[in-house]
Amino acid sequence: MSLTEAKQNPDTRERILDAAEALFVEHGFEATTMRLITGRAGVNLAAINYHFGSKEALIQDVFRRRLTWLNEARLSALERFEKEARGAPLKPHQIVEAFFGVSLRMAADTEHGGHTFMRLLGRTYTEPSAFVRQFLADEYAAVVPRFKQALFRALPDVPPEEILWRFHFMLGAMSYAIAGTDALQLVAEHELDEKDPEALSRRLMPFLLGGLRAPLAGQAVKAKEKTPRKAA
Amino acid sequence: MSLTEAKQNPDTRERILDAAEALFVEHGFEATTMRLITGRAGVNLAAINYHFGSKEALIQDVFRRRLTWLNEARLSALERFEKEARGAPLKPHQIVEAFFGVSLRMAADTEHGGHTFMRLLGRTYTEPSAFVRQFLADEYAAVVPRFKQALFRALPDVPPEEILWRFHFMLGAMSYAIAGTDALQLVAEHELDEKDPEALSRRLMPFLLGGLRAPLAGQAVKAKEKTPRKAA
DNA sequence: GTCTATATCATGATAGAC
DNA sequence: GTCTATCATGATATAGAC
Repeated sequence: MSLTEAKQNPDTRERILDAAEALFVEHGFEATTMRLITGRAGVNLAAINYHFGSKEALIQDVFRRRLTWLNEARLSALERFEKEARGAPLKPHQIVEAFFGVSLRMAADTEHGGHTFMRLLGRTYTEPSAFVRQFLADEYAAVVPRFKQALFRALPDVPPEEILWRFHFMLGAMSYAIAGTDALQLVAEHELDEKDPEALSRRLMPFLLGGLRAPLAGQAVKAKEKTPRKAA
Repeated sequence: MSLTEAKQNPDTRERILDAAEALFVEHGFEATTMRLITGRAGVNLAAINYHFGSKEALIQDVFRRRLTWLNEARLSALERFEKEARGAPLKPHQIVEAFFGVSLRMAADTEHGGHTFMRLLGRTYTEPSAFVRQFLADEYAAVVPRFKQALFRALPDVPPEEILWRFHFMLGAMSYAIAGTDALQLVAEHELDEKDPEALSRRLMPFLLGGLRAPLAGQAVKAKEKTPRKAA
């Protein structure tokens, strides 16, 4: 420890971020008080205002810490597929993989907090607080248009508006899937095998693809004789 | 007006319920103060405690007012299909219609508050507050097992555990679909034609069915040698 | 950088006049 | 049943000693 920097406890910031992240998932933003956060982090009450300025700024930093990376990973996954495709439209399963697969992999990381964060993120999509919503919109501004374009090209027969809705539906399904234990107990009284995070991906991805490529409302017949959609 | 009941303003209760419902959707439970509620309802601050006893009791009454009816409607729709089927397993689309179709029809009712309530309900599935979660679990206790059984019978080739997950995914997709304007703005910068509520049903139901009946993970092309699969 | 102590404010709830 | 006035509590945020 040098004399100039009196950083006695260099990870105070991180401890606060970790504690806040976990508590926000558990109790929501409003119900999570600064006393709760600093208590769990084992730091002083005043530390939040010193390190972040305000509770609101802390919330934003909790997101920024991981969301920036996540969206970059989503984009680079998409770009990797696009490079492979050499200008041809991507397959739907590739786009879904780039966006949701990357998310699920982050959610599978229980060691470094990725799981907790993804639960928080899913919960926050429906968070009505104005400044959080605005913040999310900014963070997604670079990512969403790219995926929209890719989906439009991949599914030229589906009206763009329909694709946007289905993208939205997929977001909802994933968020609930990750929120997991909380909401799932409504439908399953006993614990499901949430232990294996890889399993969630194997369960969710087929569901998403099935929904994304489902026949449109008007054109579905009794799809018995019809050949089932080929799964890529 | 009789002399015995001094109900000067018989709809004060309802006015409070309406205001609370709308504000809970907009700001969440914690952030919605009793002053906000009584202010919007145009009643006195003390009225909530007089009529409901506490804020917590008010929250429960907001749900009870509509959720009881909703779940009865879901059940009777299911029973109508089961009567028609005469002991044969239902079609998946019938089960989805009974549960989600009924919900969407309620969400389509913008006149009498059904829309607002369904948004609140969707938002609340991920609500972490303990007493709300317990309350929801109780309200769903009579409904969920019936739908689970119907799905198990309708999809004998799909492992029950998988069906529960897909039920869960469907709940998530629907909740987001109804939450609508809030979360959707992430993916669609402009307003979609949310005006027509019937349109949502035409969009969501195919998606749900497509996901519910999607081929299982190992089953499609990437054949794991592990499980013998039957033709789709 | 960290702590104690505190300022300031908003909350849920209640007592009591009308 | 409705209102005003108020209590006790707990919130965010800050000042100032160390």
